[in-house]
Amino acid sequence: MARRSEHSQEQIREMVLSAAEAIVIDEGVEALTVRKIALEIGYTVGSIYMVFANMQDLMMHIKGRTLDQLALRLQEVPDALDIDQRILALADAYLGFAAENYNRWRIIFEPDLQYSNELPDWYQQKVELIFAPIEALFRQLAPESGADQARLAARALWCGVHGVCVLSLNGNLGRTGVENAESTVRLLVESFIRGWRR
Amino acid sequence: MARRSEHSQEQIREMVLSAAEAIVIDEGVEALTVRKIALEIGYTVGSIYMVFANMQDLMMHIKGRTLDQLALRLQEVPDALDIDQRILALADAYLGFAAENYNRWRIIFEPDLQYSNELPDWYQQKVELIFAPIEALFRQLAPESGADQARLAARALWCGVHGVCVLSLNGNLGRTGVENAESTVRLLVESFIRGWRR
DNA sequence: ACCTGAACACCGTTCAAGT
DNA sequence: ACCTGAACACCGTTCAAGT
Repeated sequence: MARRSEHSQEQIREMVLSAAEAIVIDEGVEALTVRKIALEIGYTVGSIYMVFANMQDLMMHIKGRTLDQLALRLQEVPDALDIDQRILALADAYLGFAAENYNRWRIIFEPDLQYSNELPDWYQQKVELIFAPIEALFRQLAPESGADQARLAARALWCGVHGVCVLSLNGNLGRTGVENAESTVRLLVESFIRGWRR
Repeated sequence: MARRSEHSQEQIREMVLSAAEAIVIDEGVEALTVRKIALEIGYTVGSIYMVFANMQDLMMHIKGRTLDQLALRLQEVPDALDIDQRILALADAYLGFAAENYNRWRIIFEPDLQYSNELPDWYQQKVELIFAPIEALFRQLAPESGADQARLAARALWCGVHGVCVLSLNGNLGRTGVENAESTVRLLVESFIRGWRR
């Protein structure tokens, strides 16, 4: 192979990352192997270890990109509605992203064996960005409750929405389909908000 | 090896299953291999394929057993309380089981590639048994709403509780710890019920 | 009929060797 | 310095051969 010096390390890193992403999207994590990535980008297996420490490290960066896209999607939710409707719209957007990007979305929540004790800082920050918009809305929803209560409520509801997505989409408790998931999300969000603000 | 005919097929099946279970509990699914099971029970790898079709099949039965134990745990929740309290107690029991049996609980919800289209009947039934008690309570909670509405509400809330468990326990969004998970579950359940019954 | 264990087609990771 | 590719220590699964 006469690939030597055709690309910078930075370029190779990007090639590896996007090739890996494509495989995950099309075939699922289970289909992702170093050898397949190497074949795809025209380098050999060894070269992948020049730009990523190992497969776990690579996975972490794939997840990071997915979080970025998810954050963007949540930011697209229009401003104009009242607060209740915005929370519901955010939940719908979350479900929509999960459904449309199922193969990359689901790996975000697989327990990470390598970094289980402490996730990298840059990754933690991306996670915060997902929770931020919903927390902000809860603060607006009941300013007199205080930021702590708002944070707790946002967290509880968002975990709940996530649960609906997981169980609706992975088909492990009898497949329900997305339409059904939407109405489940709606019921959870509306009831929770009504009950929370008393 | 002079193991020939020392055990019935049924016995070997049971030996494989419980050896596999022990490995999953102690070391996690990632550590489960045919070779390790074989070593543990004193047979060779080939013999595992006499009693299970493959690893996925074996996994399915490990999951089935976990669902059985979870169902038992939920049945232990005392009767005497009022309905709100019983729903909360069920949610707490669910969280408690998940926390105490994390390694076997988490694999229940991993997408199953082999059976993704249609889960085996015996497995579906076990899943129904998990949802049954909570649905029954929701029917009692608002008999005038009808069985469909109760089913939907039970499903929405239970998915939500599940979401709190997943995100609290797998540490993928900044580890929170179980005490915190308990108060999150409480907030979700109480707010939802209050909001649902108006 | 029951069970073995070598063989097959894979993995992720490393590192001496080539340019 | 960059990159190769063979080697290592693993996988799950199969199946001819032994008892």
